[in-house]
Amino acid sequence: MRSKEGGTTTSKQDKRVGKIRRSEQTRRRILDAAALWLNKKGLAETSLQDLADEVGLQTASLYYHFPSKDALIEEVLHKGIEIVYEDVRRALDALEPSASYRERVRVAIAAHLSSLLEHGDYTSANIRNFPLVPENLREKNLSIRRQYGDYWRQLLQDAQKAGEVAPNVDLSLVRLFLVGAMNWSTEWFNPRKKSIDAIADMICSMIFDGIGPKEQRPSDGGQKRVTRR
Amino acid sequence: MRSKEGGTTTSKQDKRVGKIRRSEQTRRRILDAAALWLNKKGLAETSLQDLADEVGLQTASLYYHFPSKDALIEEVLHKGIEIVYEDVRRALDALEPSASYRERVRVAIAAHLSSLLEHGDYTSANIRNFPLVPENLREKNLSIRRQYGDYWRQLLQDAQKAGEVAPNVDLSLVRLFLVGAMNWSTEWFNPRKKSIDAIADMICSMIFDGIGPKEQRPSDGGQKRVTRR
DNA sequence: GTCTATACTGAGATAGAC
DNA sequence: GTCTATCTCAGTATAGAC
Repeated sequence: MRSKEGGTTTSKQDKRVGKIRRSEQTRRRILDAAALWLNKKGLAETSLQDLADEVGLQTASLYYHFPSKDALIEEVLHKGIEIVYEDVRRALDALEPSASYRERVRVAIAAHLSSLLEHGDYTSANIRNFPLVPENLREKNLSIRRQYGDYWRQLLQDAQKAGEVAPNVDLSLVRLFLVGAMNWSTEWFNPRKKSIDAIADMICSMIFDGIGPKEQRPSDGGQKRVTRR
Repeated sequence: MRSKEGGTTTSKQDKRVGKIRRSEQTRRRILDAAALWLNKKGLAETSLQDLADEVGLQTASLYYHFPSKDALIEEVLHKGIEIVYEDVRRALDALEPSASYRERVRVAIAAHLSSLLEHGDYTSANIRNFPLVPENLREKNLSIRRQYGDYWRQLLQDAQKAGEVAPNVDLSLVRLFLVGAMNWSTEWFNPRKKSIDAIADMICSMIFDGIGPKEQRPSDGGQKRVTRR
């Protein structure tokens, strides 16, 4: 589910909880529209006019809720990472403490993919636009991005310490490779072909076991199986 | 509107080979500038003014060489895929016919990464901009992209047929995953940290052998490979 | 809070001189 | 081939009425 009204906006002195401030709702609808357009068309092709149309306002009205287009975009981008981060963390927190690291990684992959591909447009808006977004819009995002990266780094380190990842493996590369591959999935994902869970399963197997033949290879094609999970 | 100036520019009746047509050269410099800017700033932040400045012309002069901005961009994008495709194909063609498929994949990975990260801006301009580029600019690129995708598909299929990839592996996912991860490398690659060859080696190991603990894995049975573990 | 009206800017593009 | 000059339009943003 989404991050609900809470997150960073509940503050203040809710003077009318019953009717819920319409202002907040409109603000939210503008953000949603922006996430939608950023995801579908990209920053270059997203004008305030587009957003206003989507929400049913005039462009000038947007300025009541946001001081500038940049501020609006920045907020969408921030929510994007915030949401994946939270989704992944929550998924891992929900696991049994006894869960293997392999299982943890699998769940993390599934959660990241799900956040990116199924749960609204914020995350994918961020992932897709960030690489080419102007400097000034990127800055505020860097800190939380680093945190999320660290979270994965830690997960993989723990897995290696626990002996579930070979000791000589370069975790840094694994992380960049894995996260990169997942982030690129917005370009090819098709829910009618394969479910996210199925994809996460397969990616996890690929990463841990590799795609090479699972057999001993006495240089002549012997056939002793090395069973491993 | 467009009508390509000829496959790769040699067409027509070279009236002066000695001095080499300056027009062609200028045209090329404009394309180079566009690739550079697309790669660094993205389509949204690349104006004809920027390109003209880069080349040392007035914006109006660009229209002598290209009928429109779109046409110019389309050509850069096209060259982008054309170049990777050719780089990868050439690298594989240069291999001994006896080369293992694992080696072929390794070489293909290295070639793709090299084309993307080292060899000029065209390829990375394409990869980075394509996802969010407007529909009309994308169309002309789809066909060659599909061809390139098929090339990888074929490579992996052959590898599987030859028994170097486990029979139950979903090649489609492997391809999307692998190519996606490589394409995302523009976001993190740092030549001072790791060479492309080293990265290609590690990715290849990761993909074929996995990162899980190796109980007793003979890995490459008789391959001529640099020991790297 | 949202509207209408409008200022201001920068972009792509064309015409015609040289 | 490249220039100067100019057109047109879309985009962000502001002012002030309601």
